[in-house]
Amino acid sequence: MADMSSADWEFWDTWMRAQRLLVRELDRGLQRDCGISKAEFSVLMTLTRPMRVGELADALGWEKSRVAHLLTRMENRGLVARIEDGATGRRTGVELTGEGRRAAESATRVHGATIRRLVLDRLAPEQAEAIQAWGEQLIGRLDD
Amino acid sequence: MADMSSADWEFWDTWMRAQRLLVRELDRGLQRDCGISKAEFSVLMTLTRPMRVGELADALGWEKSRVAHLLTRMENRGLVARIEDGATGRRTGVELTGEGRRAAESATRVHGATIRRLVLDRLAPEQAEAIQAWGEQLIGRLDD
DNA sequence: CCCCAAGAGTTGACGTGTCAACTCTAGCGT
DNA sequence: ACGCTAGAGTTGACACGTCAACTCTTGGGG
Repeated sequence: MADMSSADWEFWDTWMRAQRLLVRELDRGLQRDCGISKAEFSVLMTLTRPMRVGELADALGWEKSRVAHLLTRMENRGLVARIEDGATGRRTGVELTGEGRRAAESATRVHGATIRRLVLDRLAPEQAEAIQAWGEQLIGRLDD
Repeated sequence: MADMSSADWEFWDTWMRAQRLLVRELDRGLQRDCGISKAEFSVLMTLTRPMRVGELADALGWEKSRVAHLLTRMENRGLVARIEDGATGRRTGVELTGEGRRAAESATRVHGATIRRLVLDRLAPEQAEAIQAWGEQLIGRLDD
């Protein structure tokens, strides 16, 4: 297997740099306009109904502990609530609060507009297609 | 400006998910095989000669404070050393130690091979081109 | 019935990144 | 020479993600 050429390294460096800038910009916008992080946004989008923590983690493709930590922070800020089983008092799931639902709605619009402006409106159809194909290939290969 | 269609959201979700999986895989490999993080790798690659912290931060396109924190951790592990001005004793720069240089060399080979295997060898030429064009466009637009 | 193994969920420790506040020095104007 | 400001660098507080260890419940064997 051949080594990386300097063009290869440059390609890679460009790529990582662009990705970081993009994610940072999106995160900042979401934080500024809606007061939530990108990860919290994903949770708000996915938690459309009460569900168990593991179910949520699976749907997001995240690790349980990451979800647990994030839910704790979101619970403290009133965006989600844990569901308690009346009898045993043990926690069996999690759901959005009213405030969470409100944040989700406003963030969907604001964040969607930002993604469209920064990304989708700038990609030619064949670029978008090439990128989506790459993404699907990566997920298929790495998601085990 | 039109709202995001569900295909748009799916494109975005796929993209973020793939990106996260890829970065995680690369980070884990680097950590496992070379004992350093991806960010530390970038520093080792960039710090080819003694330089000031600000210069390093500019070269990487990172914020000063991020670089300062990372350098502190790397200094504690003996990968880099701060350069002291003999007279005033004040810190005027930073450089790789022998150990840092050694880590850089081995990581270049190992990490390069991983990138090639996970990314470059799987990209069709038109995919690579689309991605590079997107990356350059993003950097041009967001790097201010 | 009891034990214990498997699964769900949580927690703590740690490395990391961001923002804002801080220190220190150099350079400049008067 | 004095003081002030701009820039470089550091630090602290906090949010985040990962790993490993932990608790708690549940569902079988014996």
